Amino acid sequence: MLVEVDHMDLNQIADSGQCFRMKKLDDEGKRYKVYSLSREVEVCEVEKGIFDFSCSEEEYDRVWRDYFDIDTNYNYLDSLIPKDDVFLQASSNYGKGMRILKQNLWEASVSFVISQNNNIPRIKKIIESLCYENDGNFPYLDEIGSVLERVDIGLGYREKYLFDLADFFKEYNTEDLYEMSYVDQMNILMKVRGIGGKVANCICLYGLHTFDACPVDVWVERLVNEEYGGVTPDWMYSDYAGYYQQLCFYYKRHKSGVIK
DNA sequence: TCCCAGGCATCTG
DNA sequence: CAGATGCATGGG
Repeated sequence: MLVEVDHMDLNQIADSGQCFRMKKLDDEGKRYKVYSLSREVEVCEVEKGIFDFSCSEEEYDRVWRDYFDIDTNYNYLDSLIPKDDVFLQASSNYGKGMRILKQNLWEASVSFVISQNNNIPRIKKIIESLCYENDGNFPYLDEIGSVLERVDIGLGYREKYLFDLADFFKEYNTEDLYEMSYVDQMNILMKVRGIGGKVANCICLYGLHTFDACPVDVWVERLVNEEYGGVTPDWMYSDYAGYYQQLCFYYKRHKSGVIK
């Protein structure tokens, strides 16, 4: 299934800390295996801007087109960046293939509860064990409890939060969240023990695709201090704050040499 | 050995 | 209300 996609760099998406289950299949990073809940697909950039999805057209239209947010024009979002915002301009130039994936809400919620006070390589490792211990698939809501009770995958104090998260998903019709405003989504999510402001913002942005949600972690805090003199930049209040945050987060981390 | 990581809950003043 | 502290774990 060949698709022409503008503004999509698989390496950038995979290394941007928004998802933890993209597996690089070659040295160059043109081929990835991408997992979402119990689905998987291989994506290969066969030539610049042309991607081969290892699935039927029907499955592409129903699942992966949405997952990769193909119908959002990221060039347009880039064009809205103020010319005088030097750092965001540089970030957007550096991350010219960034996209915000529309991940499964349950998977994103579990992943970002695990992410708290943790580092990205170890988050990936924990999620990998979680899937490994569940016959290779990301555990569904009704499966996660038995996995956690059977084996210790190094979650530490976060483990109890996952039980609370599962209870929340069982008791609350989380589909309703999609219809709500950003503020209402945050208020509901943050009632769950183990979900604070940062994790709630990640769930909003990566699980609900709420673009005005802007996760602020130590890296974003750092770049506000070092690149904006400690003054919160205007883009954080914009309708696309989450996307701009992703560009800055990616650029700042790569520039500081944390990646490779 | 200490410090840090896509933080949060809880306690203290 | 803001600010400090403990928390599990593993890598540098």
